[in-house]
Amino acid sequence: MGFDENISNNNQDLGLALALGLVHGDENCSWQKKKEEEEGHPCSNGKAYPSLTLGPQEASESAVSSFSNSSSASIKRERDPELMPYLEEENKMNNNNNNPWKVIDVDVDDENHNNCNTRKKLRLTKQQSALLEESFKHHSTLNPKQKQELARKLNLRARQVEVWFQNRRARTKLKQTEVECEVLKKCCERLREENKRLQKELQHLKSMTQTGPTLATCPSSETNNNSSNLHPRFYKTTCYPFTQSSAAC
DNA sequence: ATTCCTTGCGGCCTTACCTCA
DNA sequence: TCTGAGGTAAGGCCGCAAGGA
Repeated sequence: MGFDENISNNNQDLGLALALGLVHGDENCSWQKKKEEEEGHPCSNGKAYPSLTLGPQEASESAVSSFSNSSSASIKRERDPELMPYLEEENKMNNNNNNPWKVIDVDVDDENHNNCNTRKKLRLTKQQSALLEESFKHHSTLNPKQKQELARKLNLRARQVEVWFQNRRARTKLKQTEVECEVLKKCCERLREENKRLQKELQHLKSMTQTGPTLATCPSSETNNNSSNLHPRFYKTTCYPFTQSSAAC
């Protein structure tokens, strides 16, 4: 199945979801424009709908990932028992009768589409994710033109592309932080070991100082008559092999 | 030249939905 | 069938920079 075909099929399922008013497919929904978010949108009535139960296939592949900002309007009639109470309530609120059939002209460009206040989880298709990922490899941020172009290719809204890149950057940073954390942990462990070793060495040196020069006689001093004039500590510091160890750090 | 306001964008944190074990 | 954990799209807030008045 080709990319376009896939998107096309996705949009069919999407149509159903949109028809039920469960999907953000509206370019003009309240979350879309900041101004509308602040001032409120005519479609917002503060009521949430229950989740639409989708099969794994629909949910993961089609669900809602590919709603288009340029798709044509379609009309669907659906009746879901789970939705009945909500639909009835909404009909009442809209001064409609209790007709259980929810009929919505599904047009993602329809500004008056009135079921956009539900936050529906979107799933990008594998193809969409792959293309986004590929694009991210080339540049982790997008200029407006690139964003628009990518959105057009993917049949997504520019905002969705933007959000994907934001989240992707966040994931990258998180991963990077985890890697750095691991490196620091290892570094910390090494330093701890080194510290232990140096403590031991220090203790050894101290004990040698206490026992006096006889135990630490430098071999060369035995054959060198002048060496007897040297302080015992000198022997230790010059002959003791550990003294160079810490320099390796 | 400076200040203030608006707008747009990215970062960050959080929320909510969805999938899966 | 239920549930908790994990993944992730999206919401919300903040800071910053650019541009205009």
